[in-house]
Amino acid sequence: MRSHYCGELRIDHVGKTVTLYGWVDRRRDHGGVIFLDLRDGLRPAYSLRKGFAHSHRTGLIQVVSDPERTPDSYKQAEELRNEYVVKITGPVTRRPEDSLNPRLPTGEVEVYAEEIEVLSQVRKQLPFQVSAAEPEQVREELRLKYRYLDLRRDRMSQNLQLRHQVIKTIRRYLEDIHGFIEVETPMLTRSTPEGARDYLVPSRVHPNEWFALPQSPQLFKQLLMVSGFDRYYQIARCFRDEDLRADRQPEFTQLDMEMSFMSQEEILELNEDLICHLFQTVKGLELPRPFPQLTYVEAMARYGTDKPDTRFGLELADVSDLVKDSGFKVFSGAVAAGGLVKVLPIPDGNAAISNVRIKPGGDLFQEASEFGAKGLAYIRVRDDGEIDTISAIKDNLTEEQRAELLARTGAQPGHLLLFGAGPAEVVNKSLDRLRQLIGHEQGLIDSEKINLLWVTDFPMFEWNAGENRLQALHHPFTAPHPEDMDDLKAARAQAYDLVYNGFEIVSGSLRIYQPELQERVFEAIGLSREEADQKFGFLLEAFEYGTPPHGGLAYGLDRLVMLLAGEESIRDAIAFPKTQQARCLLTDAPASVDPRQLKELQITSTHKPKSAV
RNA sequence: GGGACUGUAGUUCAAUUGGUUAGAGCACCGCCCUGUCACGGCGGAAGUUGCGGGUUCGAGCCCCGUCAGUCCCGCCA
Repeated sequence: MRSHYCGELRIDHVGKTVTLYGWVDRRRDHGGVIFLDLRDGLRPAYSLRKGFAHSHRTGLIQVVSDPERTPDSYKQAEELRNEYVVKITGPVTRRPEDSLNPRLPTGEVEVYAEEIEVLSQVRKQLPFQVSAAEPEQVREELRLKYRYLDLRRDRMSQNLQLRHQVIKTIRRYLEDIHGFIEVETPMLTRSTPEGARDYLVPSRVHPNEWFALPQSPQLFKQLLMVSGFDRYYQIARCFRDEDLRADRQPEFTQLDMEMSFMSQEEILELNEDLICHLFQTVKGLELPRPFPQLTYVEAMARYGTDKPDTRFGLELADVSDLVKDSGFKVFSGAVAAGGLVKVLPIPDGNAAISNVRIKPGGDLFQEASEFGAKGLAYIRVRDDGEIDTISAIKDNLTEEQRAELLARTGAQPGHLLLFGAGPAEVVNKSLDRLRQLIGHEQGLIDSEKINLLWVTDFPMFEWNAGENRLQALHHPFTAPHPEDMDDLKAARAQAYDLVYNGFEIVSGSLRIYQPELQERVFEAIGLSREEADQKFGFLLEAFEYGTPPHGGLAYGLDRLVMLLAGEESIRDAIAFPKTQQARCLLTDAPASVDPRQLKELQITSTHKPKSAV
C-alpha cells in the first residue's frame, strides 16, 4: 500500500488532492518509512524526499511544525510521531525553492493534509534499529525472532523483491515463450529410500502409516512425461531433513523442470537462454555465451571439485606420474596405493603464506587435515629462481624431476607449490579447500564477476563405503552415457550441473525410459527386483505404458536469489528461514503438541522435548 | 555425531594482567529548540554480564556443565 501511493506522488500531482496511506517514521529509530510534515497544525504538510519518491517501496514524510502558523503544531507533531499507520488526505503543492536543503536531496512536492487519521499504533521501543540509513549489523538471532521488522529493512525488502522478479521472469519465459505448463505435485507423498532423510507426517486415518514431504517432485514429474505433458515446470517447495549450512535450508524452493524428446544439448541450450534472459531482466547484464562446459573428470582434475569457482585461477596440477618412483615415500606410497599427488601452485610473491601456516598446527594445515590430509609438502621458488623446500623433496627428487615439476605447474619466481598426496578424495578435497581459502585471502576474486559453467558427464555411481555398495550419484533413474553401456558400474551419466561462482545452482539429467536398462541400473546398485518393485513399482509400471525419452533439471531457487542479491547466506533470500538448528525463532517451531493430538494419531511420545525441560 | 567462534543496557559495542560504583553511540523518558530531513541542546532512566555450578580474598574475564546463534566436518540420491 505504501509503495503504491507514495511512488505515484510526483510533480504532476500538484494541485490535486491525494490520499496517502503509510507508516509514520519514529524520526530516530526508523520503525517505519514516512515522515509527517506537520508544519501547519490544522493543515499539516507532507514532503516527499526525492530519493524515495521514485523508490518502489517507500515514501518519506517527516514530522515538523510551524509555530508561527500554529503554536500547538509542534506538540501535535510530537504526539503524532508516536503513532504509526496513518491515512492522509490533502492537496499537493510544490515546495518553495528556497526551502530545499542544498546538502541533501529533498522533495520538491508537499502534501498539505486536510485530514490525518491514525489507523494503528506502534510500540515505542523496537527490538533493534530498523533504519535503512544506518544499517547496524544486528544479531541474526534477533533478526529471525523479529523477522517482520527485519524484512522492513531496505536490504531484505530488496532481496524479496528480487526473488519475486526472478520467479515472475521464469514463469513468463517458460510459459509464454516455450510453452511449459506448471503442474503442482503432492506435498503429502510416499517416503522414497535413498537420498536425504524424509520429513514424515503421520496419517490419522491410517495409524502407523506415514506420508513424507517431498525431497523433490522427481518421480511425479517423470510420471507427467508418461502422461504427455512434455514441457513441465513447477516452483516447488522441497524438504530434506539434513543438517543446515549457510547455503542449505531444510525447507527450500526448486525451479523444477522436465521435458520430453529433448537432447541434453537442447536442454542445456534452453536453460542457458533462460539464465541469460533472467540476468538481462533482473540485473540488466548480458552474459557471455555459450557457457563453458567442463566434464566432471576435467573439473576434478583441474580444481579438485565438481563445482569449481572459476573466477580465479590457481589450477591444480597432477604430478603423480612424475613422483611415483621417487624415494619420498609419502609421494610414491600414495601413488602405489592408488592415490594421487597433486600440486596447488600459488603466486605468493610477498610470502603471505608462511611455513608456520603450512606445518602442523598452522591454519592451512588444519584445513587440509580436516579432509584427511596428513601433511602439506611444499616447494618455494625464490625470486632468484632457487628452490626452497623440505629435505624429503630435496633429497629424493632429481634435478630433472624438480625442473619438470616447476614446468608442469607453471611455477615462476615467487610461487609456492603446495602438495597433496594420498587417496584421490583426500587430495582433491583438501586442495580444493586451500585453493578457495587462498583465492579469497589473496583477493583474487572480483566480486563483480559472474561465472557460470556447466559440469557434465558425472559418473553414474559412487562407492558407499559405509554400506559397502555402489550408489547412484544423482539418482537411480539417471541415464548412462550411450558410449558406456558395456560397463555400467564405471559408466558416465548423462547428468549435468550448472555452477555459479562455485555454487551448484542447477542439477539435472536425462532419465532412463527403457525398463530393461532400468533393471540393469538397479542391479548395479544391488537393488533386487523385489526391492525395486516395492520402492518404485508404480513408476516402473508406468514406464511400461509408453515412456518418451525425457530429462530435466532443478534449480536451487533460494541459492540463485542469494547469489543474484550478493548475499552470503541463503537465509537472506528466504522470508522466514530456519536457524542452523532447524528451528523457527519467530514461531518457536518445532514445538510439543497437545497430547490429545498425539492420541488421535496413535503416537506415543517417549521423549520429552528439549524445549519443555 | 564432531570441531571452531560468539553471547555484557532495548540495540551495536567497550571494559588493561582476575581488582574500586561494568562504560559509550544510537534507541527510550523529561525539558528546551523548530524548515527539519541520520536535526540540535541540557538532563534522566535503563544491567541477574545467556543460564547453572566451581576455583579465588575477589570472576564479565579462569575452569566445568548447559542453552542459544553463526561458520565448518560428517550428512545433503
